[in-house]
Amino acid sequence: MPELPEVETIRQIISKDIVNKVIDKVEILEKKQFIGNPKILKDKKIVDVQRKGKVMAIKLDNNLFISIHLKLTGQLLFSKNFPQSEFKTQIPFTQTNKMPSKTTRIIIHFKDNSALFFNDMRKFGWMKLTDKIEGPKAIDVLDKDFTFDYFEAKIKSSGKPIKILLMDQDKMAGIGNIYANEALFLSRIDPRRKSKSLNSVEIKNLYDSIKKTIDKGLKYQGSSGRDEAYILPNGERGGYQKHFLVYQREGEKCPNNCKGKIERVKQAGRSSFYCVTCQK
DNA sequence: CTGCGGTCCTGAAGGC
DNA sequence: TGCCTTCAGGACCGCA
Repeated sequence: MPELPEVETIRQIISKDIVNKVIDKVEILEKKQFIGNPKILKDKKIVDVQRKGKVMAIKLDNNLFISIHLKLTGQLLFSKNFPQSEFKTQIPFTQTNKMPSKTTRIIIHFKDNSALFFNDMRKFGWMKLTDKIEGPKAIDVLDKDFTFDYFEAKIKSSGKPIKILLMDQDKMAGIGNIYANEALFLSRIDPRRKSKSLNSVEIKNLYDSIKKTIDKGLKYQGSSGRDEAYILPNGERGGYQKHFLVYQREGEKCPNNCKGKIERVKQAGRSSFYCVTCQK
């Protein structure tokens, strides 16, 4: 679920929460979601929290990284005071959006009794402990190296539908289904168009629209959709869902007042929302 | 190279 | 009330 603005929002918040904290113990409740040996984390200090695309990485003082991918339903939640003994006494939990809950898969306990919870209903997400960030190799959309020239070259060399290309993490990192739909609407481009078929004006429009859309997502601290999968590390919701222009608005009239209707089509198994009239 | 469908999982929502 | 289908913000793998 979380895309760049959601992951970046979480990164900024937990960075303030956990940098300089020392790990006491890592409690793994769903074994397959933690790759690596958690025992070597004892007494390690957190020095930074970084991000590449949708992958977050907690950097430790021995130059190892805990890379984290939240996939569709992952959450990171921070509790200032959560002694290790409390977890078992609080099961079973009924709430899914409080910490911890029945979807808690991994808990990182710190020396000062605070804790970081990794919740994930669908169990698609993971944590990996390695010596580097286990993220995408392509340039991140917020990176200064994500230039117009770079973007244009990627677009012009692909025959894929433009929506699929925007979400391709090997081409550019960070964009998922929501922001791809919204950016294409802003630039009035049909999501099914072949990337190669876009002219330079359209590509420039799309480039600017991506920046606008991502910035807006960050401004509202990401989008907490109907299933509430994404929440902030303190349990609160993001606000961007109130500002969706086309995403999840099938059947509604176009926000451009063009008299068109928003329709939904499937592309590579995912829903694309677009205005039939003004997206060409 | 492309596109497609199945897969990892769980739960909510909607149709009948 | 209950049963069945569809859907979900990601990404990988195998196949044609």
